[in-house]
Amino acid sequence: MVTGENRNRQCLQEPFVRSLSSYHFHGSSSPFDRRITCLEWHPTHPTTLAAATKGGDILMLNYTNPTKESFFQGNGAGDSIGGMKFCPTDFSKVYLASGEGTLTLKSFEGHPSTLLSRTGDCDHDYHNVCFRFRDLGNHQVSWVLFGSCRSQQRVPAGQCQLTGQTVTEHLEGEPAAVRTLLRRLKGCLGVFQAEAHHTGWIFSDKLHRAKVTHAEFNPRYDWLLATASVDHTVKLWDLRNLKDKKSFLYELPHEKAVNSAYFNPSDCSKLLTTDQNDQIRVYASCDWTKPQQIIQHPHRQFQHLTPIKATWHPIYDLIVAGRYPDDRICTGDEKTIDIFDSNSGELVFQLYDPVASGIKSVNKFSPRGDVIGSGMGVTLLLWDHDESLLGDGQKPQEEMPTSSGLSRGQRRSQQRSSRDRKGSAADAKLKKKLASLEETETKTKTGCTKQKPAQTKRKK
DNA sequence: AATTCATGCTGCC
DNA sequence: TGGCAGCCCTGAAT
Repeated sequence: MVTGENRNRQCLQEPFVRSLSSYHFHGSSSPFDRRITCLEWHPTHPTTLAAATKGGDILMLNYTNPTKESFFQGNGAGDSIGGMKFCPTDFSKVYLASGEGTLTLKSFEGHPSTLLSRTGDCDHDYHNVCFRFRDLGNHQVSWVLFGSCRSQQRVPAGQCQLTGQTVTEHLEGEPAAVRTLLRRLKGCLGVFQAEAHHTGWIFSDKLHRAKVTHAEFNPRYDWLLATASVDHTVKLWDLRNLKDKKSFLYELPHEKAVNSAYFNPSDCSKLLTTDQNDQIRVYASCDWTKPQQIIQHPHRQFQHLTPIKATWHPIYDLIVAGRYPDDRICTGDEKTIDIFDSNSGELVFQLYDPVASGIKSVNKFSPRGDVIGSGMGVTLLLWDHDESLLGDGQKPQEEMPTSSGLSRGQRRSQQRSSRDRKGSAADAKLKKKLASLEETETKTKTGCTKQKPAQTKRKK
């Protein structure tokens, strides 16, 4: 099982983990008026990333080049972005799944957006939609969207009703693969719809007993689909044999609702799940029936926090997750970004900077694995070590204010007039933050406890 | 310093 | 199975 390639990776992982101690807060940007829900790194450009929010705002940012920044304002309440992916055939575009029940292809270069799918009329206000991409080869891509409709009544609450839809995009030519898939799916999924540029199916059956929070294809075996749900389970499905809600391959029961289930990018044989309380689990394909690792990690659910999802490092067997301190689990914690070794389950490093003191719900390593992008409330953060980003390595934190600052003023006033939110205080605050960063920067390194329960740290 | 707002999950009827 | 009260208890603006 341990291939040469694996061994190599493991040898390199150790120096990488050591290098984490030189990581620190690089900068922040907060042009948003609602919490960040999604963060995606550009597939090839190492300093470009996109972030999306609960209000449908989208930001594409190249933090080394402030002029290369695009911001798009969403529709506000309800336009929550549940999933975002760069278009695999054109990196200047992203796919967006919105709580309004739409799937759109959005261009960052001024081209008009394409509406690919809209969930049917169902007397519900919101759809919490998430989606995942699947590559069918031959220029064919397929998306699976899942959503829970929220009934109208009062704004909060509501029973969740799951809908699912597969959208296959006809990118080019006459797609034999699409027809095959169509034949496969048509028989087992309820309503069939066909439109000009896509084909969609609505599942007639619920796949879970409650909201589906996350769905993901295995990058290697594209028929393998993982779904996570608030019904306390993760389910693995074979898309080729999807008949009804009982036709899952495996059901992975959890103690609490589950926020996410990610396959590991290095060999796609493991599944990383994050529940809504204190467990991060690692499952391995050799035995899906029980977790290989249960890591205790406080990240409980709270209504006004973006759900915390642990994610993989692109190369090494490492996991990143934001900590939401919980005295019932461990006292004296800071709101750190934690990095675990997925094989041993050990906490190998914690990132923390008092300048960015909130809970970092969303954390993702860049494709090269040398930068971490974080979503802390409405603020986008970056963590790295000096050398990787800026030639002089002198005052890297100055880079971010410029990069986001240029258009932020205009943008904010736009937002304010349209929605009357997000006052200028944010700007001042950010400036204050960044000013104070200069003093605190040296403290950063020592501010991170390297050992497990971080007991030594005083609370507040 | 105190208040308001945004709006998810669970258990019970 | 659907509706709703009660609870989880942050972060930013006012």
